[in-house]
Amino acid sequence: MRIERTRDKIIVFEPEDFNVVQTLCCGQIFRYVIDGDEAVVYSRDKCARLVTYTDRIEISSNDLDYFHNFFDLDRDYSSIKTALREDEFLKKAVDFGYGIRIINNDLYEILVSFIISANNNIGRIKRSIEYLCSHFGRNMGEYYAFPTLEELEKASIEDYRLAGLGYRAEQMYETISRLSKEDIDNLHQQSTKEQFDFLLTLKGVGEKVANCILLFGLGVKNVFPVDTWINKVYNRLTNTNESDRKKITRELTARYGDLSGYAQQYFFYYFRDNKLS
DNA sequence: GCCCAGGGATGCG
DNA sequence: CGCATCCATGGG
Repeated sequence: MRIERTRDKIIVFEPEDFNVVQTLCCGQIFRYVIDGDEAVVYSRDKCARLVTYTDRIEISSNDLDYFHNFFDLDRDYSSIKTALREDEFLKKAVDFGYGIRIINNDLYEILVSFIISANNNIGRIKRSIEYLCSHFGRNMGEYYAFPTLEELEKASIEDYRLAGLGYRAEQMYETISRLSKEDIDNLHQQSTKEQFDFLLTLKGVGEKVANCILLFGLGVKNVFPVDTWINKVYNRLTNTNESDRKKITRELTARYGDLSGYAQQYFFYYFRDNKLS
């Protein structure tokens, strides 16, 4: 993989460690549109357009620096994949999702998005987030920005219900009204344990959602979010019928260590996409 | 009508 | 601590 930067584009040549569809469809982001070889991705008030050719991927955006970091382009995924392919459970999943990269998304946007994600499905999550953007976010012309904390503070419980949040509406309202800009900024400076403990104090955030926020919003990789799919994967691989997600989380985090977050994404994409149960 | 979705809050022992 | 139960909503 070789990266070139022009005035208005990032060009990724020989992208054996980057596949746009895989990266967008592995459940780590909910604001994107894929149309054949073209894709548009949104984060905060920014967007990027990605076009996949046979030998390269071209990324254009009004903020190339942001999306360079967003797509984790400075990290070497080939060594990560080599290490994870040694694991008998993971080999097929890594080969299947060879082009997955873990996105470095906006912490606050990830927090709101994953509160919505609890006991929900991806189609509904995307629709709810889209509703919040179009009703409370800034109009950017071609699209709507993700609403800022200040903008979301204007939303009522009823607004969240109209967005389709269901019983998460009250949780979201409480968390948004309690959260300050400083809380978000401070999180970046804290240790993983401090971050985790703070996140658990927020309504609508439990262990799984907190781990997703650490992984996708704070770049912490030694966490292993366990959802229903990972629960199924675990039972299939170990030939058990375990439902204690705390126990599954402990075991998988111990097994994959600092590569836990990557392993989790390969698992999730492979098993969910193949609808293996 | 039942089951499921990137689970969490609450109460009870 | 572990455990059971309830929770809105839409699609299969």
